[in-house]
Amino acid sequence: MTTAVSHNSKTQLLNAAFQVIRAKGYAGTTVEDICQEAGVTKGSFFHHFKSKDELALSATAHWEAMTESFFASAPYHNHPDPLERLLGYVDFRGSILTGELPDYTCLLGTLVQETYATHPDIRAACDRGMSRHIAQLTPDIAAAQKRYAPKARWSPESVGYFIQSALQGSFIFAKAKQSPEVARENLAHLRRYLKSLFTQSQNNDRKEK
Amino acid sequence: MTTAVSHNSKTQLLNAAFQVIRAKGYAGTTVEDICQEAGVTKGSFFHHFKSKDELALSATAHWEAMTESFFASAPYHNHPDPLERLLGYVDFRGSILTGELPDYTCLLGTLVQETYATHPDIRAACDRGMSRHIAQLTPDIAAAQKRYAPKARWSPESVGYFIQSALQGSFIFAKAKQSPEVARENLAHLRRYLKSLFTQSQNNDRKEK
DNA sequence: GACGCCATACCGTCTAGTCGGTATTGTACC
DNA sequence: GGTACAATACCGACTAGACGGTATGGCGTC
Repeated sequence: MTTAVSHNSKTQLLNAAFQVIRAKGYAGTTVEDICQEAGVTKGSFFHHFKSKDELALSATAHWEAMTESFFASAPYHNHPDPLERLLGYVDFRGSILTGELPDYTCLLGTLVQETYATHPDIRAACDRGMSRHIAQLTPDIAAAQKRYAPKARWSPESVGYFIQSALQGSFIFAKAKQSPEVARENLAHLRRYLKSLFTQSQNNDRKEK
Repeated sequence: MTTAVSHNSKTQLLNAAFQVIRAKGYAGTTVEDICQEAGVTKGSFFHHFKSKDELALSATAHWEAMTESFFASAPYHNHPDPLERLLGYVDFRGSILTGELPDYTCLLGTLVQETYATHPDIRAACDRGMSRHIAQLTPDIAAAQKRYAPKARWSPESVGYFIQSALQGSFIFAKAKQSPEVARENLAHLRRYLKSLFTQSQNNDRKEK
């Protein structure tokens, strides 16, 4: 009796793709790299996916589903206050910076970086996945804005993009320095910024520039 | 009489590498891609560089030199006030978001993303280059801190890393969305954060979290 | 016995790097 | 200022290997 976990070599391949692509990039990853990591052969690979590019698309879809439920079940949603939920999200992002680099960096950010000009469909899939994650965040930002900074000029979406940009950039520096330390310090700055956005509202509705 | 510009095919190759690698990534770029962009042949390429990896190292060094002098001669240095110089830097970064994506994105960020685990020397070169750029920025941040937020807890270096992380992340979203618009909005958030860091100092020296 | 799943052997193409050779530029001497 | 010589720059065909993808066959389950 093969277990429900191991019998699905398609899932094994997708999970292997997560790890290897995040470590070596998309073009730098060979189909056999993924097969080896997954413990299957190329026959199995091309049985489940008709090309390497199709695997990438499946991987982004799988990633989207995984992360959506992962963050949906995170503890910070329990806070009654939307600002606390938002800050809880930031803290949660800090708390998961453990293990090796390929364990906590973002597949979509890695993928889009090197495929945006050559693989339009992969680029679009990454865009969709990242935007969806931000859309999960936006309601809390909007609620916090309504409650604490109703006159502010910035849009909740733009704050979501800023948070994600800081995270993606943090991953780049984590890779450069082989350590999540910079990422942690960046999250502290991010936290401070968010707090300032929602406290001194007179700082936010003055005309910019 | 060949001009001083065109006779140097090594420089042509380096500039071509900037463009092609930023568009297609390092592993996705072939030596012939670069040769074609530079208008030279592979014979010439391997006359100047003994391998593709060596080209990458030369390119990072050339990039570092180019950007250093580019930013050193930017107008914002003329402000007498360090905070104005810092905000001038942020605005300047916004003003150069023109042309196509490979024209304004960062070679080092692109490179390190896909080589950090497989090419230790390239990773180290990117780390050095990015840290050097931050080091150019740090004196102004430190001076502004001394003048406007002497009791603040954060380090000038960490602010420099935060700025660069926001920029690098902005490039990822610019690629995903094929537009620098998100980057521009992120710079507005960044500007607002920096202003808040240097104004209400009582917000900054309270103990965090 | 048909079908889903997977393994192995194999193929064609693409690519980094090589190599023998040619052009161009610089230099020293007359 | 012309000539001999040397060094550097450049060219393009070729090679060995890697890689994405295919063809075929086995094996368990219904």
